[in-house]
Amino acid sequence: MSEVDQQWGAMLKQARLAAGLSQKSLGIQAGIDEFVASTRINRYELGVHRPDLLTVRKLAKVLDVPVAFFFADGDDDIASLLISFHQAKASTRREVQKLLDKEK
Amino acid sequence: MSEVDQQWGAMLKQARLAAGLSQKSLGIQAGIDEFVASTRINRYELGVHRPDLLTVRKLAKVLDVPVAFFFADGDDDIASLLISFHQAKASTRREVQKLLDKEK
DNA sequence: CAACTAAGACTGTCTTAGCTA
DNA sequence: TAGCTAAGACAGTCTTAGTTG
Repeated sequence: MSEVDQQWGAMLKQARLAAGLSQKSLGIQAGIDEFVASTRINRYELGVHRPDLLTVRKLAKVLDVPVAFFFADGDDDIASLLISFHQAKASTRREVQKLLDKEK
Repeated sequence: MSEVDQQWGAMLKQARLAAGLSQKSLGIQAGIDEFVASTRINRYELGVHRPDLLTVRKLAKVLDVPVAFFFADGDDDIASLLISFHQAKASTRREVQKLLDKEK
């Protein structure tokens, strides 16, 4: 139960609450057996256990966030960047990419 | 050794080669014992084993990429977005954030 | 030197069976 | 209902000791 794991769990919790889901229903929608869904999501959010990447991908899909969002690693700018970019129109994405390419 | 793990390893390898490091030297610089550094980085890159998040953070620091980069999950746009944003000046970052906020 | 591998030791997660607000 | 927890079963990683290109 390291500090990094707790940070990861906080990101999961943040996305879950934003989606208005319970720990149990999130787990079930991610394909976890209904009898263990609550326990597993709970352990993830508190940083006690760590899900494999396939589970992370399923959680991201249910919560409609990019997988990378969970790994912003304490950087709020990167977290919001990933959410905004994920929700942005294709035209806006291209503008963002152009802006960042110009610097190089 | 799932597909997602292989994808993760490919991102690590990409960043390592971009930095011009060997598997061994990357591991050592990330604080891994010199006698096991090569083995562990090798297992990570091929998707056989998965490092804990503290190790991931150290690897990201050595390779000068955001942790989230490793978790682009097959999305090239997100991968390059994270690298470019990481290297961008503060003023450019603010422009990007403004662009993405406008849409909301 | 650089990349890679098997296998036992070791460390983690998952399921079961609960409790608490 | 929702959030949470302990502990044995189970599945993973790490170290050792190498081989291969």
